[in-house]
Amino acid sequence: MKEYIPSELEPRWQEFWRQKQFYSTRKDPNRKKYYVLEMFPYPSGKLHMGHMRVYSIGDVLARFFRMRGCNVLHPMGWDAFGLPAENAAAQHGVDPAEWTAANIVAMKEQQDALGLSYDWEREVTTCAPDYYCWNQWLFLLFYREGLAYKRKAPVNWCPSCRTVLANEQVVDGGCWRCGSAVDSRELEQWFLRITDYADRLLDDLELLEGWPQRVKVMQENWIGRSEGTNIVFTVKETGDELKVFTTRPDTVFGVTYMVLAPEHPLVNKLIAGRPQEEEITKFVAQMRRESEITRTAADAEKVGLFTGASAVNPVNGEEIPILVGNYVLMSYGTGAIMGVPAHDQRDFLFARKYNLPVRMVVAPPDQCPSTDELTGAYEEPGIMVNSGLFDGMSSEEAKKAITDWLADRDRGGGDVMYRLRDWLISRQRYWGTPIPVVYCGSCGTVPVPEEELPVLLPEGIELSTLQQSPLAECPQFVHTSCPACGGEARRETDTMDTFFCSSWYYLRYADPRRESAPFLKEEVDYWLPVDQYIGGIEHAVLHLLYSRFFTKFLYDQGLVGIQEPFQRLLAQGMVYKDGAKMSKSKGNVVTPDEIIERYGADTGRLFILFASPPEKDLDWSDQGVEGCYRFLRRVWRLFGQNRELFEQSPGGAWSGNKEKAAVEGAGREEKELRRVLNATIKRVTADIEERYNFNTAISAIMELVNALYAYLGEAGPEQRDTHRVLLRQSLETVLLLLAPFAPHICEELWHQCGLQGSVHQQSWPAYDPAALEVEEVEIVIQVNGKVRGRVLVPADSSEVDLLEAARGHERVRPYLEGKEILKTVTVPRKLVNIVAR
RNA sequence: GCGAGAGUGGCGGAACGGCAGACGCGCUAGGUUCAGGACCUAGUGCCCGCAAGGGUGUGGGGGUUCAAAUCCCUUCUCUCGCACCA
Repeated sequence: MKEYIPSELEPRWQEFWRQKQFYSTRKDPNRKKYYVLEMFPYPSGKLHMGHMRVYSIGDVLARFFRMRGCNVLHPMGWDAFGLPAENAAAQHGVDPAEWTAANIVAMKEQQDALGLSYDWEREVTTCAPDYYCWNQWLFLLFYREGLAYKRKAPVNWCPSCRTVLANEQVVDGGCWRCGSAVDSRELEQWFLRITDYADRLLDDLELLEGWPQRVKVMQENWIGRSEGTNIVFTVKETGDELKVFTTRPDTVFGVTYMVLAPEHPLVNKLIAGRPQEEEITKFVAQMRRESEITRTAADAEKVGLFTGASAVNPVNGEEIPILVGNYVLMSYGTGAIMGVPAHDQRDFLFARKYNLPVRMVVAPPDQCPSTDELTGAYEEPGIMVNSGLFDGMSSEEAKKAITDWLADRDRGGGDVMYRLRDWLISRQRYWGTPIPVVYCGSCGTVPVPEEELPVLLPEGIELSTLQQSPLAECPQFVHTSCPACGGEARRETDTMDTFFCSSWYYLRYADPRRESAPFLKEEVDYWLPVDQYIGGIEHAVLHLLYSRFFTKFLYDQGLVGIQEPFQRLLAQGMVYKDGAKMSKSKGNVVTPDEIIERYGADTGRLFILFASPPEKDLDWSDQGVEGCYRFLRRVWRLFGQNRELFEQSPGGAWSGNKEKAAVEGAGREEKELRRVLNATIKRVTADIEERYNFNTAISAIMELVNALYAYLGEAGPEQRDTHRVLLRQSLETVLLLLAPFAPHICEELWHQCGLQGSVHQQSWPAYDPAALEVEEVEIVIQVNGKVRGRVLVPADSSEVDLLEAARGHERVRPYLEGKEILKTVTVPRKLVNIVAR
């Protein structure tokens, strides 16, 4: 018997699959398609366990659905623009393009060593001009539709990456990539108007039944829709309008002050020439220096300064003081709030601190405490008081009534606010897609005409000494002629956020080599949506939100027929070791390379899938890996020890149901083996297809192997020969069921057994329901809910028979003696419960 | 504070409201082997017991039910997301 040497056989089969082009995919309208996709990686050059996990999950599904007869699209590509390439260039003087290309080669080798069944003919690389050309084309489409615009605004700036970041890319006040504290800069930048799609992005979350709830909640939170009312106050001294947004218009009679954000445009005008001017100017300048993050930290002290100016409340004409406060954000709502201390806890505390009046205007339904008894704000609904003609209304009714009243007098009206901001896509970096825009002295901002695309990234840029956007220091790139008038012009020197690239790559896979368009609609309409998308939770509101936005936009443009790109989403858990995330500093890193070298890809894949359900975190265990290696060797020996089963009938390969194991002459052991075999097929199929519980699928295969060992250990040579067909069918089924998980060893054994074709091109086995039937079942006998005995009975026993067997059971009888039987419950084929007292 | 998810042996994890702990790891004993970290067999939640057996057990407390890890209420702990969002 040959030894199991993964390092010898795995590369051999990888080469075999490649040469036979098993995994290249063609459109075929007659077959059911299945599109399984793992988030494409940044080509860092090094595959880590997180990669290995996500690819292993995807590959099981791809291989399984192929065997199920689906036309499977399973592509891979590279999210190849981004900072690491540029940093490598700055530090080591290498060309970002070459650096990236070398990493892709290295990483692809590692992926291939895992035996992943990708259609490499559809490989997509975002830094290639034939890809980013379509980024530019799509940008121009956004621009044409008014959804891409340039605006000067305070933006997040990462000093370490020397570029701006979108709101989504700031995590806990730091850069999502490098963690450096982000600060604020006022810059003119390109934005995509994702806020136009806020409602649809929110509402359509309901359509995403195959998405984890937590991802949907995160997107919902991020979009942060809130319905309320705009109310226009008037500045008494200047006559300026001062608009606020509130979700509690019913409390407008309780407003006792107003607070403006330090950046509010009216601040300077209000304080001009007043005694407070100097103090407030200083305060505003200080606030501008502090990031929004530190200013709005939960433990930050609320500070307010009186401007000396006052506002007139539109509902009752009252004059109230206007303050400037650190806790009011210019980026949300109107940058101004009304203070209602009686009905908002934060306002209540603020009013106490600054001795501002508190006036109750919504009374609790059953009592009427006076304002000075209040120890906190009353935030619940109630009955309107001190509110003029709205007195006596319920506060809920009053919300609408007051909003209508304001709208009738042109002093406000209903409005909706979102936390979601427009997506800032400019980046002051080199290694990205150039934004295809030209600035002309006489024509202004001019989009580069489609036929001039792509605007190529210039090569040979000196990246080590950059102070600003590297392209800006590249005269041959900057100087151009205006596409409109032909005069002198300069190019936009910012590049696009790499999330732009990844927002539509899954569409490009459907038609990756198209030169006349990003893709043909008919190709996309066949393959999309992605049936199963797999990736990390960290993209819950980045990539996944942007991609949904792109899809909806492209749908509106008639370019795709789908409104949601990803039918089902699996957010796979992280890989830990010794209770901590794998990291160099902790010294607990295990790489796919070393696992492949020592145990083979099959063992690594099997372990990673067996150790935990895919959506849960996984704790790496070297001993667990050993266990999986042991199991594969056990499978190997099972075939080595039973080679004669396959040798005795040349050419008689059992496949599917062609040759059914004979039932006649089968004894108890054979029937049991046949039952286990069919039950395993049923179990594994459901576990992969319906539940995505690969760990229990694998354990079921282990049980089948155990059952085969047990049977073969008992049976003599004659018995084996008599039941050769059943045994062969069982062994072949092990290979078929295991093939998606451990593709190499199964292929090797398939061929060693002289079976036809490739194991990966067989049909998935079907189970025979009749084989699951058993003649006898063991039923549990309970007395008062406690198990007191078990008994074997014919499977079709009636309730009366069951009860009789239960009562007569020698272990059970003592528990019934001298007692009255109050009730009996029988569950056919399962149990009898006797309630006695 | 709001929202989502999760608490089961020494460990990873299984269990349509119906035998808790499948499968694997680890451990114990025995076998096999020149030897082993290979392989085979048996055992392995906890407590009492030589055993048969009994008791107990799914974070805590309550409830529904003949029957609860599973359903309901309550509470604690952990993880994640959001958070002066007006």
